[in-house]
Amino acid sequence: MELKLYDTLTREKRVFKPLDPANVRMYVCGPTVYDFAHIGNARPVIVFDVLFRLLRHLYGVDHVTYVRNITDVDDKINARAAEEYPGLPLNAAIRKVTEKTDKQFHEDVAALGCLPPTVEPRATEHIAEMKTLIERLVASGNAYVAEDNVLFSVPSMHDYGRLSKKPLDELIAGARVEVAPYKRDARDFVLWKPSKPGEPAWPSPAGISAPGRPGWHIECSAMSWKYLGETFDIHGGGIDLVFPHHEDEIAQSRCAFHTPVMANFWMHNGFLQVEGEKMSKSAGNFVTIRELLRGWKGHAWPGSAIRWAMLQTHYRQPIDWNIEMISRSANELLGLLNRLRAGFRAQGLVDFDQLRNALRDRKPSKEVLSTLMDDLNSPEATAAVRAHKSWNIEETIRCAADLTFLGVLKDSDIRYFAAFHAISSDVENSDKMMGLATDYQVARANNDPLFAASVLSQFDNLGLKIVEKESSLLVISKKSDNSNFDESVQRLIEERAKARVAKNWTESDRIRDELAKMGVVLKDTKDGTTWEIAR
RNA sequence: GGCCACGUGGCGGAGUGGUUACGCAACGGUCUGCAAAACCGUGUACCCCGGUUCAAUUCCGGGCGUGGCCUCCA
Repeated sequence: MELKLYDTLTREKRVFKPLDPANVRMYVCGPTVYDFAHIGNARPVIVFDVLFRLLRHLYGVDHVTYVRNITDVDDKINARAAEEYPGLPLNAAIRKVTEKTDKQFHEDVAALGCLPPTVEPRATEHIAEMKTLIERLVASGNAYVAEDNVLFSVPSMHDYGRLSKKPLDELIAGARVEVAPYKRDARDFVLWKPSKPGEPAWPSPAGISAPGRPGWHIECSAMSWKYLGETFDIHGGGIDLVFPHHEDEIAQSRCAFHTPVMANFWMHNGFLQVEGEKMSKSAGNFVTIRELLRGWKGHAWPGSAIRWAMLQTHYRQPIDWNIEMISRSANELLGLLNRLRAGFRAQGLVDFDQLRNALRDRKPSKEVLSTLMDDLNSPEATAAVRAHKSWNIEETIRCAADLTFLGVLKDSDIRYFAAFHAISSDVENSDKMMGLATDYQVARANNDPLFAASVLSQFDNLGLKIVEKESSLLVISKKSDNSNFDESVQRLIEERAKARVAKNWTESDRIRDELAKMGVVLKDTKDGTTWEIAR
């Protein structure tokens, strides 16, 4: 079975052969850190995390290098820094903004089940490499200095435009860019530009005396070079980066190194819209990962459900993100997890650690693998996860192992996502309490201690507490209440059983309703009544 | 205007030149005092018009529609 990947450059699916199987190398354009990452940013992170996991499986964990950069020099960062920390010198303010945003980003994508890349280089720490590239390009005649800028000369590269399939001469026709007068050609792009007073600045290359800062595209050429070499295996990113960003990266790297290709495979994920429109703050449909994790449209959503939802669509297809998509996925995943738990329970495995041990070191099924080998066909992979003849223990473990391989199930999800929550009968306003309990459950599933703490303090203000019991049960009760929840549920069930024997249906239904208010759902089976917590 | 995607059942969404995707929802059945849960089952989908073919949702051409890029953008 061979891995096939679609290459944007050649517009075909090809068999993937790494340059060096002992070190498979992938570069993905990461975020610009000035604000919370949005759900569109999450897509490439998830898509290439799936690929990263697949490559690690195929070539070995220690034989894959995944580089995802962090852009920390940018006009938007500068603007945000000045706005948020007006009292600080700009550079200090910028550091505050980038550090904070960087941390948020890592928390968010961890909740989405993404592994950390091998290297996460920051642009500002690779200025030297950028300057080296710029010097080379100037020396080779592919770049020139004009009014303290260094510009890449697009006409100096005869096959510029191949990735985006843009004929060179048509590039100008549609251009709406205001052309700087010092450009030799309207298509030339900036490698280095002078810094304005107060902006981050470094000594300039190419004999320019004024301090300056790098253009956007040169970062990725420099950092991929440093960590992956002049030519590497896979370069990924969102489809909107094809032009001009990736086109310009190719131009820079190939001309600097005189290589025929920069990366052997160019992979691009499709665009994500929200409720049928391009996401933008002005359209009012802007949704951040953080919002989803802490409360979007009235619910906090588990990161695993967000990931599961994304995997339903092939990475090259567009996604229209909306409430149905996420709620449907959360619902299905909850069902799957409940079945997993039931499957384990049927084997007498009720404890979380037992469950985790059963999953440890399990390989993904070959059905799931083979779907992913076909250009990451994750929708087929999700179908393979669901395929089972029965929920026997073997199928159950396979399903859980596949979900784990896909990055959907984390330890915290297994422990909390399908956690049941229930409330003592003397707690009022049970609907609101159930909502809060769900928030707490999601906070724990997402490994979000801050959010969990904020929910706890809300309970505290209401004179309530939440008790985590074994077998994934969260019980809300009054702080003063020391009674045993399980016992009181059991007592009510027994009372109901008596009423049923007496065919007193009114009384038995009343008790059932009372339990329902507590979040307890009864299941009458041949072997007697069991109970579960309502979803 | 140029370049590029996409258009599948109620919804989401794979795939295929002739055979069940899958999930959610819905409906029917088994079970049940009634439910719930569980299990079993049901739906005769492929934008329009031509062409190629024994056969097209699947290939080709045209049309219509939606979206992306051409400007910072995942």
